[in-house]
Amino acid sequence: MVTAPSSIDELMQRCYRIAGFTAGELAQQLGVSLPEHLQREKGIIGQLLEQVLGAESGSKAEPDFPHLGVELKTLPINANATPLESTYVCVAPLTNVELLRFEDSWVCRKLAQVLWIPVLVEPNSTPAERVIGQGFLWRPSPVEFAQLKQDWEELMERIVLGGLDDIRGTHGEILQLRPKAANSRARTAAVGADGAPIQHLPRGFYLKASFTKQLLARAQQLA
DNA sequence: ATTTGATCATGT
DNA sequence: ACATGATCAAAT
Repeated sequence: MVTAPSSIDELMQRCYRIAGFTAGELAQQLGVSLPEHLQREKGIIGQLLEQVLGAESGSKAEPDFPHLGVELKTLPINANATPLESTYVCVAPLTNVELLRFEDSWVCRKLAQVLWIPVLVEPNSTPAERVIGQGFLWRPSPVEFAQLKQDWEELMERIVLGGLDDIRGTHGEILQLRPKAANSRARTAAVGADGAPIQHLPRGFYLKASFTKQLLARAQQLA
């Protein structure tokens, strides 16, 4: 059990100390084991880093470090520093959505300050062999904020107008809306085009990998 | 049921 | 080859 960091400085110091270790080494220090593959426990690396760094919000709809206002995200990358996956941000509200402003949205709150931890994934390697990279703190620049806001507003407008069936991952420059559910038969409350309540496949906001690649490249330039 | 942590695996 | 759509487990 690692205590919560009392400051962002302390959090970053912990990041510097774990950079270069493998996930297997960190797991061993905590006395936990990692699976041979991630087909089932897909989020285990992220949860390992939460433990190592002292995050405590668990599955609650809060930033990982509530008192610091910092969200923790692992970023799986290849040897060329290219992200292997998009990054999940949060679920998309499908009801009571008309008056929501971007500044009050979960997307805006979660992405206000993100601690990115790149994790090197070699082809055909096991989870334990993944190498923890140098974490970096990100706050959206004015341009990035405007991009996020524009994408969010476009996607939310589609939700409000009831075009849920027509929303696909291709919409949005850096932020996209994709299914986020146990399976394609899952249903949650939503609002139809005529304003009537309907049931619909839950969706989540994701950052496209092309965007997180830019974040990483910029951080490595500064380093 | 929902949100967290994400990656899997199919379609294009 | 790549992104989109689909899926898995734990916590609450």
